[in-house]
Amino acid sequence: MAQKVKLSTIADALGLSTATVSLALRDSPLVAEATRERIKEEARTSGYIYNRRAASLRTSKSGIVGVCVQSIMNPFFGEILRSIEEELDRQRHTFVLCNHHDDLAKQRAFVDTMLQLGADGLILSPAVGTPAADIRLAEENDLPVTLIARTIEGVGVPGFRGDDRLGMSLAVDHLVSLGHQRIAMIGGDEMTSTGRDREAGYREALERAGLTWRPEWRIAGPRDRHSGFDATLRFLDLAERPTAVVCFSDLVALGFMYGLSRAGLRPGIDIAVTGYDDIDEAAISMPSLTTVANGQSEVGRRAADALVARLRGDDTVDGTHLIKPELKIRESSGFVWHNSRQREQSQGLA
Amino acid sequence: MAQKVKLSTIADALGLSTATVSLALRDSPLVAEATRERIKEEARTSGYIYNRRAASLRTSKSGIVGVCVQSIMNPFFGEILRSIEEELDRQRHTFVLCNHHDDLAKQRAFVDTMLQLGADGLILSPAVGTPAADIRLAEENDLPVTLIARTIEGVGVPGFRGDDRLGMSLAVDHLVSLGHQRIAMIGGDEMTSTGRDREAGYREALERAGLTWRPEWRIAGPRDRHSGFDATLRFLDLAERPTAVVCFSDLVALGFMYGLSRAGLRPGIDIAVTGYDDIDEAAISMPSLTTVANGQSEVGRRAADALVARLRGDDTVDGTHLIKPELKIRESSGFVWHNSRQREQSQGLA
DNA sequence: CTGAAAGCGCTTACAG
DNA sequence: CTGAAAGCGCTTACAG
Repeated sequence: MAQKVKLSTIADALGLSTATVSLALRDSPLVAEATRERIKEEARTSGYIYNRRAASLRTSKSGIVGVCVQSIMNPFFGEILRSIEEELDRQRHTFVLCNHHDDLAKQRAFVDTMLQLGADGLILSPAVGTPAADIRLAEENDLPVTLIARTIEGVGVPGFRGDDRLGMSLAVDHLVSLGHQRIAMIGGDEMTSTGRDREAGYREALERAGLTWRPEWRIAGPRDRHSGFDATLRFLDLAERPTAVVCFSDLVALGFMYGLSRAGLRPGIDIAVTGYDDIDEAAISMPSLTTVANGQSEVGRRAADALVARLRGDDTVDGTHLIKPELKIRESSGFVWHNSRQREQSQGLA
Repeated sequence: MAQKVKLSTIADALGLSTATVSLALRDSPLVAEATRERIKEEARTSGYIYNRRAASLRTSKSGIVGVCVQSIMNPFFGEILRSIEEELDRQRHTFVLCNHHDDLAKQRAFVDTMLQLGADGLILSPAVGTPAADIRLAEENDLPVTLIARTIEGVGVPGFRGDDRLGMSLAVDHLVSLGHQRIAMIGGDEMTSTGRDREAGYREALERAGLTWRPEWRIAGPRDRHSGFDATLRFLDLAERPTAVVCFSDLVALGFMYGLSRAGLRPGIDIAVTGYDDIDEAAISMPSLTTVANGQSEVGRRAADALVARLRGDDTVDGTHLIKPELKIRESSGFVWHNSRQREQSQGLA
């Protein structure tokens, strides 16, 4: 590549102006069909590369949408991201990903970068402790924000997440209906809306069932597979050991089930376990995981839609939208073992 | 935010020129200490946002590094990405992530976007079927490329990956040493260097051990947990069923072990299984997974280092670098069960 | 249907 | 130590 090819290179080669070339490359009907073809052909053969920075400087649109979540390695976010990506791809937006790992400084650095690059919008699952002011700063600098999975009080931006309180109560109700009276909850904490709402659902469902809630049965913290595994020891040390456990997420539940198995206990038989999210793995794990489908793909799709609508100037979508959760009953809660022992045994030989 | 604050806004407010303001904000020693402080203070209070597009248009440096891998949801890549991110953060580069899902068109769209944004460099784990010409196109347009995990023949760019051939042979040798004679391989295919090299290691190790290699024992394809699970049926249908299986990756192995358990077979006891990558989960799964540590964090770190070195004009790092793999012996290969039955039984009660 | 000209917000020689 | 001026590569009224 001897010399950089730019609009004027093409214009000069064809004896046209840069204005015409610019219009032609963007398929403007103002340019005659034949001219347009000549221009496109020349662009192709000369190896022209569109300079988005220059265009963006001029138009103050960048075609970039930033997406920032706690961890892209978490399949829960992975599934949301996949549907956001599908949606944005269709709209010809470039989507720039980032993990914040619940580090506020990291999240701020990313938001700042998006502002500096003139991103068109931001989809954010806010880090623990994100103040409303951070969101407002972005909004005030023409960076419209849409929240996912976690929401923040006092900001008027669209937000999409599962109905965590309802979802967790579905899991507890299910365990209660199977006869469990001592039900623990493992994982999550009060630092995020997700943690708060799921714990609220847990406590409310227990109260509704007339069961007592005991602080020592609330093992807060774990958020991934490994910490779910590590929580097993604390669980096994409990004086009056619960017979069932609702976990903050599928990852926590899967880790916890590994821990139980390692301790010689059979999840789904000795201890009933439920997860949350219904990630792909839940259907094939051993035992398969009873969980709450959290509508990841709907969250992603609708968040992307809402953002795209705002980019078009349509500000009608607003406030927090709760996606309806759905209980998925599988083996880990014991339902299958208790209620269809024959079926399960024949499956074992499949 | 009534009006956008730019350099000239600050310059006007303080009665200075934009040149001075520009230099001051970038800590140039050319600007007097006191002036610099006044300028920074004004920038802070006025809510100035640096316009990277404008700067980048002028300097043709963007501070952006693109990173594109098959799937960010795969923990193998997740671990590589984490170490790349650490390294690039330190160098004050913005890192833009992308999945290509082995879709060549998607990868090309991303590379194109990076070219258009004037990215400084690209770290790529190339999609299946990526021609050398694609890499060359980027390089010729001043976008230096570093390859990770998978490499491509005939391009002179730095590449970092595990020694897949050696690693897989370590796994096979281990199974052979435990007395296995019928060893299958599940997952991966000849479309990537990883798949080819791991299969070569598998076949070579079998041959070295004087064992026959049978095409029907090579179940190619699976690359993730779910397809590993699905491969179980094909495996169980094999006429002379192998007693051991080396899997293309930990995810495949973990899915396959789920499948075995569901079919009533005990991985590590009835069938020996090994994985590849030594992802975090391998140490806590049930059974824990014998696998080959593939040096993800070293791959990520060295790839980022190599790219940063090239950005500084240092072109000494070149060619493919193989990271030395290491066998991690755990329960799934049966070693533990066979050799320390007592220890394992006491663990069961821990 | 096509062109000349201004301007997006920076940085960089160059001058003083 | 600070300023005036040019220019990065586009797009957008405006004119013809």
